[in-house]
Amino acid sequence: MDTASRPGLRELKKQRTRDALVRAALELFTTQGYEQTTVDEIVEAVDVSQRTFFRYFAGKEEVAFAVQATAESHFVKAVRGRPSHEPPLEALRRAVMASWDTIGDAVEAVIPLELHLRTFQLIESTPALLAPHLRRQESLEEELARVIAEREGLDVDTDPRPRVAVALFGGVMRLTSRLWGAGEDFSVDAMRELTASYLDQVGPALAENWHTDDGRGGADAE
Amino acid sequence: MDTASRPGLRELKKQRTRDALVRAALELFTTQGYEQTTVDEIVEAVDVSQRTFFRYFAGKEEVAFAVQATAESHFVKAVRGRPSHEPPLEALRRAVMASWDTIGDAVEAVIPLELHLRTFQLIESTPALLAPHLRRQESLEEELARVIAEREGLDVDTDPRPRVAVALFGGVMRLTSRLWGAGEDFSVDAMRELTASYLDQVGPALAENWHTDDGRGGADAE
DNA sequence: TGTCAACTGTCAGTGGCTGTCATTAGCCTC
DNA sequence: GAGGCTAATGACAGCCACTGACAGTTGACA
Repeated sequence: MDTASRPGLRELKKQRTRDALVRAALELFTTQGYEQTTVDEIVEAVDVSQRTFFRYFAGKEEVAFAVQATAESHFVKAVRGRPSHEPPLEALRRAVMASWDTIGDAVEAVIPLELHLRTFQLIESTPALLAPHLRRQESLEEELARVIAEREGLDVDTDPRPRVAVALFGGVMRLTSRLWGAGEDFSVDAMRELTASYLDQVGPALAENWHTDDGRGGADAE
Repeated sequence: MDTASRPGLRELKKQRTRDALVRAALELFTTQGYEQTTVDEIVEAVDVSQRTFFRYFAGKEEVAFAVQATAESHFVKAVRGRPSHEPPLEALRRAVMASWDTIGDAVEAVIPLELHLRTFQLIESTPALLAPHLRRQESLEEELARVIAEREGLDVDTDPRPRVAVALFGGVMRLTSRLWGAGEDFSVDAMRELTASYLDQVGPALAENWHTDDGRGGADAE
């Protein structure tokens, strides 16, 4: 019986150790800062050797992105689930909004949502974390471009539009993340509103002449 | 007489040491790889102590971006020099193209253009360098947003359009850089063509329905 | 020419990270 | 349920990026 996938005590302990390391690390990072936290402190809190830590995570920074990875695949899944009649950019927009609505379900198995939001804010405000974060975003964009191309039945290496569309979208997402991290309201609602209002500004920003002043309003910055 | 700014022997030696470190580092990085090169190797080639290296550069990665910084401010200068009647995105586009045309003048005081291009390619293909590169690009975008806002007589913290326009532009720039680095033609010409053709795709990518197939052509990827 | 300040070298030490090897502990078979 | 197999861990040594402290050297300038 249950030939499918039996956890097994070994697997369970591994998962437990990994989650404990993530929780301890994020708690330490968000309270005393990323660079002020040593790997020794993290492993001491979980009571494992330093060597074990580096068997679970390739480096100190990787543990900071463990939950981010969950959130990202949550978002990609949302994009995949969009009805195919939606134009690409509308699908992307609705997917972000939807995945922010349900982010708790995807994350709270490991850490409370509140800690995840604090971690996000930490990443945005810590150069040593922001850098790898942006690199991760770039590979996420490549994945998204392939999803979009598939949706539209196009070859991502022949037709430039999927990658360009995702690049435009990604540019605005990074902007909103930055402004969210630099602001004062670290709630999911603030993120949603910022996202929506800045995506509304894509058209106006592309206009030839900004001085006609059309299409403004709705986006309040900082 | 010449009260303005007299180099002085001290300044001269400093500049000499710094340039020598940059040249040695980039040469080593591009021939044997960034992570395969130790700081000890660099300082040995220039015959200074390791401590001196870290007095000139905050870290091993900073030396890799020394020339990039020159190229970036060259580009910002080009944007500032654009006639004010050009729409924002056209100004940005013409500024990139122009600064690629004259990049040699800005760079060859320190290293041959060819080494700079090899370095650029190295950055794009080395995760440990790509990450800080993207972070640098983000702060460059903030600077550009302020320049654009000034051009248009707007407040960058009130009107979202300058930042959105720069984010869109920056998204496409990162895309073209990535494709250039992943391609096979590492020439300036290849960069120029890639840039032009992908900027042409912004309109088409924003179109509601891609299947009408309008506005395509001109951009050949990979 | 002598004094000051800037620049540099040496040394010791910390922290992130890796290879190696012995030990422990879940798993599976008889 | 005793044994062997192997994954997981711990302990230790060592590399490399980076820093603080202190001493030595060398332009700058009176």
